[in-house]
Amino acid sequence: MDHHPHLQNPNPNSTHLTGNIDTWLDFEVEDYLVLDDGSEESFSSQNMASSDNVTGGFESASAGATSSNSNIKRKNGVNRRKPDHAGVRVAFRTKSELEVMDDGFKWRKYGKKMVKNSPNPRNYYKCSSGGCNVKKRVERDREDPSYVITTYDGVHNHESPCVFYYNHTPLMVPNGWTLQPSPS
DNA sequence: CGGTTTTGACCTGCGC
DNA sequence: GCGCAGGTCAAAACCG
Repeated sequence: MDHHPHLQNPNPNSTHLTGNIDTWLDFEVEDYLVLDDGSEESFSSQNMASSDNVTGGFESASAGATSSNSNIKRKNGVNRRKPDHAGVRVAFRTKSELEVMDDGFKWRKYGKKMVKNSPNPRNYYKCSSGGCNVKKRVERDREDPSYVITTYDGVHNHESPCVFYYNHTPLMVPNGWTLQPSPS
């Protein structure tokens, strides 16, 4: 559970990803954030909007909307608020015309919400792979609609179909990005 | 026909 | 305690 096929980018500089693969679209990773469990990620769009050089401008403070970890049951007995999310939360902003970027995983949309700080709706996705509890939020930057803010919540407990492809095509990984195939 | 998307309702946490 | 905002559920609609 230490290694997961998530992307890591040690280089805070803007990384330009060009579509070397069919599954990757042309977009620029303007900002990113990787936080381990315990750390609350807050993709403060307000703060981001107030600074142009958002590179490294992410706030690590707790988000006001972040819910505590507690077992809560719904009226029908369904558990809500898992005691702990999958562990890692990754947020990054990309310049893309398309809101949904194909990262190799299969996502199923389960919600859409209008958020206060943004005129654009926020979309909620779950990994459609069985047993995988990873979620992802996608919303457009309120200041720059050309940017898409994507937040991954959790870690896949399976490999992406693309990881297999990556192993045979290192060119897939842009400079500065590291792919960590799951040992499982 | 099975999987996905849409969409409104529901639930919870937080601030006042 | 109340209202608001965010997150999730689930039924219906949609699509390949």
